[in-house]
Amino acid sequence: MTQHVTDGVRLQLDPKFHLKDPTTSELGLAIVGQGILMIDEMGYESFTFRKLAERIGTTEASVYRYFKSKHRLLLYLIALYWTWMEYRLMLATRNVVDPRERLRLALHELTRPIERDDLFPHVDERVLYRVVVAESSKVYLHRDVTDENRDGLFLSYKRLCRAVADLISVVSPRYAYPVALVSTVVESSHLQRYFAEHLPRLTDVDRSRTDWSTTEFLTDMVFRTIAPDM
Amino acid sequence: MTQHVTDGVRLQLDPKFHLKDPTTSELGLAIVGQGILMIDEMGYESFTFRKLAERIGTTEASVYRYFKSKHRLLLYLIALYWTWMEYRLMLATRNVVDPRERLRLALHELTRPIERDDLFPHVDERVLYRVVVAESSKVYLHRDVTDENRDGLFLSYKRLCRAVADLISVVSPRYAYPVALVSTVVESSHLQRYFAEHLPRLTDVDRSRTDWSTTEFLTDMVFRTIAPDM
DNA sequence: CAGTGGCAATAGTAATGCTATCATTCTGGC
DNA sequence: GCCAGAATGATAGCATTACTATTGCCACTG
Repeated sequence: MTQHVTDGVRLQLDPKFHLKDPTTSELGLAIVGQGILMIDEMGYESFTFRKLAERIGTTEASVYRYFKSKHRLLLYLIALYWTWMEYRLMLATRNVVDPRERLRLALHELTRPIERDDLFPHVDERVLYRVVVAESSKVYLHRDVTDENRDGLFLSYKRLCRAVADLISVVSPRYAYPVALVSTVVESSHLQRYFAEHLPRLTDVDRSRTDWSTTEFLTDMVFRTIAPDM
Repeated sequence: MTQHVTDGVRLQLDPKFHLKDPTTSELGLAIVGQGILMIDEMGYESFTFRKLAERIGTTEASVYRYFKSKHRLLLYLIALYWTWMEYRLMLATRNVVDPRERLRLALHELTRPIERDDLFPHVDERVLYRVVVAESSKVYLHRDVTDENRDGLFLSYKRLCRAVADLISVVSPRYAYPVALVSTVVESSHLQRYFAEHLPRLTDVDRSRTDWSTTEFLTDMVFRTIAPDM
């Protein structure tokens, strides 16, 4: 039987993302861990399985045994992030009963600058976050969205948006666009950070790693938007 | 001297986008016009200059005489859209003095469903809009953003956001994030339409071509967000 | 010790993005 | 109506890409 290589909390993704579960071997962990680093360094387009195999001292064919395509690896990484974020949201809001406060904490978690976290021993979450910011929209702005959606590859993202949208609906039951507002916030939090870094004239937030203005901008936007009619 | 092939209002883009101005020849117009159609049909990744050349009855080498890469062609198309949108915004808000009404009209123009417009005789604006919705983020989520930004290839987008942000600042001078709010609205308007079509559980807006809920959602969001403190 | 799973090694495919060269056709100015 | 130069076509080629197929070794396990 295959065995997990490390201990501790582990996020297991649906087998649809991979051909062979990368958490069950050193090679698999290296593919994921180094894959994140390389996509961050060179960008998704320039990243290839050939380069990855070379870097981790294996062969292209072996990488293809874990992920059937480069695009599936990216899907896996993004789903890993969403699943991790769902977990963080749950932690952040557990034991809080006031609906507004629950929503505030959720938005805080969703839009805050990411720090190192040791949930995945072989992954630096800050790097994963940079990959999500720069590459996540490429997983759905893609000709195969429909098929991949049917296969359930976006479920974690949809669950997450739904969960936060439900918090909004508790606070403001008559607000008509809770899901659209949440997906707008999520995508905007990524985009504003990307703009701050690369196209600063498209934002007012600044680019320091510890910047909270994105969080402030979006939290304020949500609470004002869902407020009952003036 | 080269001459324009058609008459009427014409949006001329900065020569940095192309090697040879595609508006100065039938071939150039075909490259742009059919390029838009093919990117819409098959998606940017599957689109190639080889296929385009075949479709318009020319050769790959001739296409490369107009655009030095497929990526530059996409940049050209997106800039064409932004420039066209700037023009539409100007038309929509001229002769209106009330700042709130100017802002409302601008947001309306920016987020409304696109109809056929005969500004470009060889381009169906609805198709160009679909290309913008599905592909525009690929022009900046790209390893060469920094260089391309330095070359001024995003100027029309930045000018547009700045112009609308200035309208916000007139209405609400103390609001701290006008530019971020505008870029959020612009990107969200594209994304919500894309989600409505492909990932409907990530939005509440519907996908009919004549749907106004995106406009309503975003206009409402902006006016509530910039309202003076309650 | 036989068999299984995991991996490396090698080779190959069709397609991609892009360049180079040279011949042909078209155009405008005299 | 001719000629220079521009625009285009035709063809070839390049390195790289994403991905597949096959084979055989080695370690562990039953």
